[in-house]
Amino acid sequence: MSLEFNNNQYLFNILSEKAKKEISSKVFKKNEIVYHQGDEPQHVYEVTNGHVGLISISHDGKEILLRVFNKGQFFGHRTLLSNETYHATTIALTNTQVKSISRRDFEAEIQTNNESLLYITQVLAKELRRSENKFAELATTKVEARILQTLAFLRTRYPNYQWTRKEVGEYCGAKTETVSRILTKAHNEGLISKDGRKINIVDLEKLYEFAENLKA
Amino acid sequence: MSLEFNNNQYLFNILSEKAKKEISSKVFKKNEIVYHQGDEPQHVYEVTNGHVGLISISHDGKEILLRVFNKGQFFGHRTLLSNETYHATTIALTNTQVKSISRRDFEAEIQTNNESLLYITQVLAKELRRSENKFAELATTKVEARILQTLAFLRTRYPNYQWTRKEVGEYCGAKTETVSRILTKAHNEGLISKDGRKINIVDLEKLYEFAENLKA
DNA sequence: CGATAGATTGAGAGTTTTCAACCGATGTGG
DNA sequence: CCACATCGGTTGAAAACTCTCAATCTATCG
Repeated sequence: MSLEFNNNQYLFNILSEKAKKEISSKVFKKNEIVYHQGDEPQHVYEVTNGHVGLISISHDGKEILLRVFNKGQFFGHRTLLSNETYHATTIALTNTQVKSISRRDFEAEIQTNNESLLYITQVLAKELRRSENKFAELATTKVEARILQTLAFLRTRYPNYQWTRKEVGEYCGAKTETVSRILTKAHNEGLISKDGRKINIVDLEKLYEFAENLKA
Repeated sequence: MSLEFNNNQYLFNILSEKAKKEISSKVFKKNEIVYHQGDEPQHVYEVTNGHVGLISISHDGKEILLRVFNKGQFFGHRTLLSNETYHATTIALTNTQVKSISRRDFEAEIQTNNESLLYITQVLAKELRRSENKFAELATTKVEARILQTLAFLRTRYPNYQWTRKEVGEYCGAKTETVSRILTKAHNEGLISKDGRKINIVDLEKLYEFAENLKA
């Protein structure tokens, strides 16, 4: 396997035949929790359909949306690899179907199948980049730019999900009311249109550019 | 190799004999740059002695300290694994000696030596956790708690480095002046002592606890 | 149709930064 | 080894940003 890898391949498709036999399937209703922050990791999951959010919940109940997984993306891997308990909670954002393999089968897989492990590692490396970029943005950029950028990103990456103001805020470190205000402004600028709660991006390129200019 | 791994082992010690033959060594003076944000990755490095900072520099020059590497820690791996250009710049924080292997040798290594790859992956998984925790802290916690927590963390993890106010701030998303104010306050509370520019932690446990209580 | 969750808006408060001035430590060249 | 330049640190006052709180409105769903 070359280091050039297909971003869109599915982990569960490249597992060894042995591991594939152990895949099971499960369904979660919207708002159901897949696993809790602090739990011992038992499985690795891949989304068959729907959306799952990885959410960090602080001592006083503030929620931060760290990552989102949609069709074909896997989760739960980080914790198993680092031998820790889950550092955040995963919740089904929509009705969701997932496949999973057990901790034991996953560990056997990564110890015997270099190709699977390499793919997982490459995904981890990208997740780390994204996380560190998010951190740098949060530390250096004003809310308006963050919110518009996040809106554009989430819409590009998860086109079939209707994001709420709360979720957009939790993804980029902003309060719901602030997101609402910025959206109203963006609407007045003709960057987005609003159809009830639904947000439509008029021109994605323009939105990215607009957000970029706010930083200058 | 079990998933139970020794956090303190050195990557370059577990490389295959073939890769070990290709290790070369280099020295960087304080403030010298190892590689630049945007560059194509050419090597993976391991610190023999000294400290290296991974710094994200924004369009308008704001610097964020993403990670720090000291003796035995390796860097440059993330970018090679994700097939991207460097997302941040590495700078020697002190006079530093590093070992390195080339991109080609690294790629050969991870494709043939599952043990090395597994170790790298475990480190990546921990780096991701730390990064996401930092993000959640930045989004939900006030500066004072962040600064004191960061101070305690940096001092624990890199005991031989004398952190400046600027660096502490860049690590947790705060301005130098703010760090200075908080340090003065912490000094008055008897949490730290100051010897010129040097910061000494009087009681680490107490400092952690104090920072924790600020969140409640 | 009523209940509930999500969205909006305004006013005021709080936090952190910005800007500016000044101080103290450190290190280097004459 | 001193003089001085430089870098890092400190402090105050004001400004800027974002949040908080509260009231109100609008969708959506059973």
